[in-house]
Amino acid sequence: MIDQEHVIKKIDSWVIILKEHGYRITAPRRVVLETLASSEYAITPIDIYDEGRKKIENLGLVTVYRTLEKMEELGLVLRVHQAENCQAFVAGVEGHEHILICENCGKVVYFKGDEFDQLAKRVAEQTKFLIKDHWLQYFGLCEDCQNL
Amino acid sequence: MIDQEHVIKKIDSWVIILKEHGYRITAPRRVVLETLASSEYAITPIDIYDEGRKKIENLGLVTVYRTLEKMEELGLVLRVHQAENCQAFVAGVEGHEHILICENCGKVVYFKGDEFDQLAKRVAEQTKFLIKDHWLQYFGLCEDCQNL
DNA sequence: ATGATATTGATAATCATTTTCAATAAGGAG
DNA sequence: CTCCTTATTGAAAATGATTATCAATATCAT
Repeated sequence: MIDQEHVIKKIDSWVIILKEHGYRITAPRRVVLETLASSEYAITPIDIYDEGRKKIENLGLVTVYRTLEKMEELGLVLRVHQAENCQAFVAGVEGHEHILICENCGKVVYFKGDEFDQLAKRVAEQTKFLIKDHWLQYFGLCEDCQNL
Repeated sequence: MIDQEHVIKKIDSWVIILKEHGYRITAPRRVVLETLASSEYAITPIDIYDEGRKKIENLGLVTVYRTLEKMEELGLVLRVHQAENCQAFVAGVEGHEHILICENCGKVVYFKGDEFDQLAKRVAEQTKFLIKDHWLQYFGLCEDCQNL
């Protein structure tokens, strides 16, 4: 679990951004935010739904999807791509960072990798592409999962 | 379209590898190989199915999935991940692990990026993860799609 | 040519995601 | 605080992609 103060701060910042974009803050929506903010693992819509139902028993899965959709649009969450599973999300981190994900437990860690600009430049020159975005993900085993 | 000789070479090499692993080369399977080998764009199972039906009218979609599954397993095709779509495939290229994809037309180009080893090392040290794999994709517009 | 068996495609089942829609609730205006 | 517009909700149904089942067929080693 992540430290409580950090979670609250993250939720508050999300609420502000959502309101700024004209979205209303409802109880179900808040539950989705809470679930996402307090997980350091990549979680799927169903995970959020199951977790959220502990707080709001008739929470709709549709609401989870809709909230995720808006959050992704605003860059508040990041979609995590894995070989078999591309519908898991983690809370986004400010600035464009890259992620490292544990293949076993799904734990996600962020890191910076500024040395990409020069690579992008080289690739753009060679291919004549206009490069607009990039994704970098490392896969491995976190400290805990190495010792199983 | 890719030059014909190259396509044939690619198919032949795939056939050899599939046979080496005990898989039989059937007409439907060959159609899947042909479709994949002659596309320089990332294509989905349905794309392959539609294209393949021009050659074998009762080709089953299931066969496409099963063939792709085996090919992915053997590293002959690469799954291309995009924001909305993670089920497109391209023919894999030996040694070139990174791809650049056109957001507009889906054209895929490969490139090398050996400078990753040192980054991986640094990230592994900082996070205590055992890094097993990495995945890098650039997104942009290919030369043709820039001029539309 | 033969036979063991991998592969096939039609069909049905499953699973994730999206749409529809009437009921509800958020939050700005007064 | 109350009202009212309108975004949001959840149930249910629709859709779309992927997987499982199974009898018929085709591959390829012998």
